[in-house]
Amino acid sequence: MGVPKPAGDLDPVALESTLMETWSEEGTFEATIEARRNGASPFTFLEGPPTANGRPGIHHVISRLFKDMVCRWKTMEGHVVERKGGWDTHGLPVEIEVQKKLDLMSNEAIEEYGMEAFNDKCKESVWTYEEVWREMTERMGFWVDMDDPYVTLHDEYIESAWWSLKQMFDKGLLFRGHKVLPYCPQTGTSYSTHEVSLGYKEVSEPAVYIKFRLIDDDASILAWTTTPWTLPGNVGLAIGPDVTYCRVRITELPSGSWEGRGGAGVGEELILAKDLLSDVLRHQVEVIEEFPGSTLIGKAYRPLFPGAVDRGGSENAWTVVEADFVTTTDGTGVVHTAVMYGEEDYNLGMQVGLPAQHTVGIDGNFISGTHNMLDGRYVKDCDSDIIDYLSDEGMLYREHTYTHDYPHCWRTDHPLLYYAMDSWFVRMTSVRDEILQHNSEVEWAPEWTGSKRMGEWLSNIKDWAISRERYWGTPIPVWICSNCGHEHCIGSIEEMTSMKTDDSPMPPELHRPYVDDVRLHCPSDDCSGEMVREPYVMDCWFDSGCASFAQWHYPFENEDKFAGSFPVDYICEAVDQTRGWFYSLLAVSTAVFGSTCYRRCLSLGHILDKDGKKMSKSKGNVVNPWDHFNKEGSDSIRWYMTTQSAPWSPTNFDPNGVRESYAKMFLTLWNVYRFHADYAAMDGFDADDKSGYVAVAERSPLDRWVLSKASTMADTYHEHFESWNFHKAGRELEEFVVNDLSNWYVRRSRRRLWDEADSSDKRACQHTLHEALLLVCRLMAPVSPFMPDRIHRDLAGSSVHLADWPLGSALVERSLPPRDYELEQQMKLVRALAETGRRVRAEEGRRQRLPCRNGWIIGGPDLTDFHEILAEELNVENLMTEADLDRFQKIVLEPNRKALGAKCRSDLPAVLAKLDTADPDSLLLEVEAGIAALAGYQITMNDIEIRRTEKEGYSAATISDEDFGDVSLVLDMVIDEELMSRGLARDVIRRIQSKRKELDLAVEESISLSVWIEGAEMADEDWAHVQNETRAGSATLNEGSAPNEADSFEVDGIAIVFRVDQ
RNA sequence: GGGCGUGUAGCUUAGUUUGGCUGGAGCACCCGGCUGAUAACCGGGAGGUCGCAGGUUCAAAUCCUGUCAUGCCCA
Repeated sequence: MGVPKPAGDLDPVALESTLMETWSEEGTFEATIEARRNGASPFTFLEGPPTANGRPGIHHVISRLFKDMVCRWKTMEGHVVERKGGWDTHGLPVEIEVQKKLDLMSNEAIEEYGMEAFNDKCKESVWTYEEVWREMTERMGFWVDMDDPYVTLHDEYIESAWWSLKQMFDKGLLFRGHKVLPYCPQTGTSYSTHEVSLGYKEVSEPAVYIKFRLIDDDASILAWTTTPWTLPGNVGLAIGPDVTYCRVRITELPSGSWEGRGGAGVGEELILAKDLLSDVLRHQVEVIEEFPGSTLIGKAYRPLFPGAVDRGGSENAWTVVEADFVTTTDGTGVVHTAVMYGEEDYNLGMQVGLPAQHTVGIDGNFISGTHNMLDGRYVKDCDSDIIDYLSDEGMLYREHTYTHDYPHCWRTDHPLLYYAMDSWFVRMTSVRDEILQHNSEVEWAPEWTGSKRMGEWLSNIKDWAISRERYWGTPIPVWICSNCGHEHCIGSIEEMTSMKTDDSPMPPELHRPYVDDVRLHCPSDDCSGEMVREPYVMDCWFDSGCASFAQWHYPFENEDKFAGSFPVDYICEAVDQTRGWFYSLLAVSTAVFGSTCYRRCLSLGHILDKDGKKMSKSKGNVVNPWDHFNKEGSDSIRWYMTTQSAPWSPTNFDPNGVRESYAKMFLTLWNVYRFHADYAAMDGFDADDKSGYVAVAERSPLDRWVLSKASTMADTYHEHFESWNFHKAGRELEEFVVNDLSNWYVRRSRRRLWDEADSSDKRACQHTLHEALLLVCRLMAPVSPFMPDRIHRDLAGSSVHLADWPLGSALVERSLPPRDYELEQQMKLVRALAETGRRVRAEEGRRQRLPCRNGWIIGGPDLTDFHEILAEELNVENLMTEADLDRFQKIVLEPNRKALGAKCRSDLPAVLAKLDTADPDSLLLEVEAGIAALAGYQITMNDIEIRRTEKEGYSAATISDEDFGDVSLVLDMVIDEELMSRGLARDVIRRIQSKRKELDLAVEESISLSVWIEGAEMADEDWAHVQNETRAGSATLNEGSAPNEADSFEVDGIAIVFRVDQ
């Protein structure tokens, strides 16, 4: 590489856009992959596919950042890291968007519009923001192959998904059942929890206490419900086996007025939970009996609506059964159970064998045969009639109005019905132990996401309902024979084609409605029936759960690619994916391959807004990443996100934080680079020029220090990367760049480069800067890929992303400068002393520019190497080491007023006066000898306090450090004319330099200077120094009278006037 | 309602695993210094109910219990 070019001002946006062009022109991303081919050690990554039907916000940047960071890092470690992009394109959210746009508010409306046209719109909608996503991805510097992504709507992807479902089918893991879902009969749609949460409303509805009459017993069991329309479907009563129940007898009618319908007569017996007696009953009663719920189990009662549900083979229908979910927080402690209209009801029904029959049709109306008063009517219209009926039949105890939040359809505003829908399930419960085992083998970051969040979920795993009664999605490849009921699962396009009936059309793509038209020949022996596809699509989580193999269209092609990347080494998404993609991947691969499909998983915290609220379109608090791309740039955003908090902690996004990252980290780094590049350009410095090389051992202690420090930092940085603590790594590096490299090394080295003549010291400094900058760039590159690349290219002639990780790996060499612990310790002390000096001066009111004649360091390690630096930092003319602190200190004896006051009473002032004038040293000797007396009073150690203080003319401070103990710095505070003159010269220089800068003069340009000083003399050599430092070609001092239009200032009562002319 | 996180100065946060110095930084603010050094740098200052309430302990930001707020997931 040749001589660097001058760096110029930093324009982060221009820097990054130019570099993006370079990357695209030279194919840097591909080159970083190809360059590692011969290492033959892949590190595999799987992209969690985003949905491109929404605009990306700043909160989408973070997961793409951590994906990119790890991939770039592993590339630098020598691995081949291919990154295939992906798009998630199916699912309800897509349909909802389209439905909104086309105003299709029900399934009926969609079918009227035409399923084919509707799905075309969905397919189109999926790509609405693809361009924006691609631009964001590219702009933020996420290297991923988006030209050849996997797409869940492609036939190849669907075919792989079909294949995997068939594996499950063949293993007997697929079965048909019911799932209770919030359902809107008006739109014919069941809702996800997400949609349900859109429509909660507070409503007041009738709630009823029902008397269930026991058979073989005169008593009735009381149960409570807020949904009278479910009562015809009642087939059981659930009680808590450990709850205490009472049998009560009504002794008196209620004294007050009775609200609403229902009632009970004197002598009637009721059973309900003891805790709820007073809440429920309005009559005077006597408690006849108390017993645990377990004694009720198995008792039979009379159905409320005889004939509404057919008993079938159920033995437990219309009996009391036990359930663990029964509480006594509300109701009667007895839960009315209608199997098809509540999830708990359904699960209980399946468990104890209650008949699973609908009394309500898919249209929301009662099924014919339920009751002649109800048949064919919309259930919510029947509440009052049902209550009337129960009241007339004497089965209603009482009714009341109940106010609660109930989910409503966000489109039609109708109340949703919890309704058991036909559904296909994957029997995850049967692979529970296996999936738990696979989960425990994954390296989770943070650990608790795997062990707790995911582990907890998996140990309560439920069967996975994978079918949806929707239109836009991967069609379920299950066909059922309309003749014999045989079920067949199709695992490939070829299989479908071979079984297809001749008159079914070949579907142009694997979507509805085309595949719905495909009929298959029934493969059962002796059956010539036609098979019809189950009209469902798959849960889109199943789609993305197939990504590990479906991205390669495995097993139909790319067997090698699949084999080389299964399980993948790394995935990364936000924490909400725990039960989403993290689970679906694990579920599918466990069921299909009996294996996990990822080895490491980084689960990220969310980006919230400034106030810790989540970002959402409706709140209007979504931050547009371009606001910052176009201002501070991607590097700053990425650095901010990385260093702000642990990857898994939620982060409140603070735009000011991005600015801070820019101002601190990137501006500082740029200026260090600029300082180096500008001088290197001026001097024609070429790092590769062997003749000018200075070995590290030959360089100054300052050089060796900064390199050692860089090395130490790099090791820590890497350790933090390894343990996923990227935030700690970044902070460590930032501390080095800002504090060590810029604020100390560069500041202390500035003068070394000012000298125009070539010298080995100057070259040593330039090599040191060159090496330190390259190291910093290589470490930073995975986090913020732009500026480090720009600097690396300028200094080394190649992209930083092709460079090796400086820490080395199994594949690349370690290349760090030598470490010198002792040197680091010494410099730590030097810097502490420099700071101490400034503090001492501040306390004494002695300005920094006024030099001190002498300074002494007492204690600590030998700092001879750094005396020059320290003398300059402290502005001390002679810096010496001294063994004896006593030389600068004296003792002062302070009175203990409490003790002396008690002893001397009214003579105290006299004693104090004597103490004040006494010589402390001799008095102390007398006190120690027990012979001290002042004004006639004996003085003991108890009467005085010994304090040490600096002698006249000295100021000092002591610093303590566990590495080098106590070290003191003493400054000579004497002022004389010579020092005044030097200090004055410095003040004058400073003002003139500032003026030069103000006039925008080039550094090497000379000036003509006139200075007038009143109230002090400036020594000739100091005046010469002023002229030299300010590059004054011609200069006058105190010649003539000062002009009015000149600059002036005052210091220590001395008035100075000066003129600078070009 | 349940599970898992988070809560420390006006803002962003370290420290919590394993209890122990006066709870440490950065931004912003105030005072001073320094600068051919940048949106900088250095010294000092002000700013803290460590969400709240109990408990354990010689000692609690840290451990335990409860509670509030907030986020994710489930119901």
